[in-house]
Amino acid sequence: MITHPFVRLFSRYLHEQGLPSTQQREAVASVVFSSDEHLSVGDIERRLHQDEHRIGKATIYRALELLVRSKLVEEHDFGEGFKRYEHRLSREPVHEHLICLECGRVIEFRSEEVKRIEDWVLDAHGFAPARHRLEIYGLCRECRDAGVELPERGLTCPIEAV
Amino acid sequence: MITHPFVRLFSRYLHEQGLPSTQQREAVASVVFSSDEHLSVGDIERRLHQDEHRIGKATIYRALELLVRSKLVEEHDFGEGFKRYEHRLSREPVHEHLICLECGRVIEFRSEEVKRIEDWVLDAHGFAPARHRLEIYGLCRECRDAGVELPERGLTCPIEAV
DNA sequence: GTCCATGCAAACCTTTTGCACTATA
DNA sequence: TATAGTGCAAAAGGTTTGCATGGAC
Repeated sequence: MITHPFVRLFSRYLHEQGLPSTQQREAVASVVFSSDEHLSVGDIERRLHQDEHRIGKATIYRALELLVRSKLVEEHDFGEGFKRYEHRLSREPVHEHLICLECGRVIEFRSEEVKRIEDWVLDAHGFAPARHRLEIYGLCRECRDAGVELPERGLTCPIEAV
Repeated sequence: MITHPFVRLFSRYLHEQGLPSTQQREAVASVVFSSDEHLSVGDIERRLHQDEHRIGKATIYRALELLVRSKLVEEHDFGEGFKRYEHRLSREPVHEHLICLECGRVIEFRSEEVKRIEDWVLDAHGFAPARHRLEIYGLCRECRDAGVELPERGLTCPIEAV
């Protein structure tokens, strides 16, 4: 396995914090930096084992905690019951997610509107935004083209009319 | 305990689906409809027991699943490791959340910008939005006034400058 | 009377923690 | 060599499931 060049950024962060940069931490970082997907811990573990790294799950979790703290990696929860991780290098640092309810595909997009909302929120509520999460769930073009439709099982009488 | 009037909406939904409306289901619904907070399953269980309802956790989970399916209740995950539930009656049907990282307070707000983003997403990506989640995490006015500041522990060299 | 729901406990899954051992600096 | 990390297994915490019993219609 080839160590990803960005791993040295992480090593630098660790040294700044007075923490040792270990083989395991670098291996986890390399896997995350080498993918543009949103990886689960299971995904990461699988890739490490493929590359002949014998590494404990606990160590992966501990390395991810440091990666997130360094701000080189972002943690996501798309409501699947587990977390996903994506690195923040060579891509838009701030972006939002479209998540297809049919195929699970994740599409990233950027929007200045959110910045505008954050400004408004500070103004109107005195609330100082630190970070946000905008996820839109729906059907991607491919699934729509394939004729997929979303089931609708709510109360037949719309709430608004009550 | 007084059963909340909106519970009959839920009963109606259950009958529409050919499902029985039981005491337990109505009790869970009543608790959720009687609060404007974002309740955890623990919160709900506690309130039921206060009101002399002996009801199993599994039943609460199963009732909540039906409430969510009926669209009378919305499920949220604010990244605490468990879900929260809020009803959708007598409040803005679509609203976003501000979550204070210090005190956990949740503030609701409405924004038309999100609708605009959804329109754009369909246009630009062919992605048909079904629902969304916009959460802004930061510091509420009260915590800011109390002098709270958020710790910043990322890499000192900004990524953008690498 | 037929289904379906309930309650309890066990199972499940992801994530966290304790501890003896090992590697880093 | 001192300090901190690793691996394993056990624990934790929220949520789901199996099954015998009980309630709704």
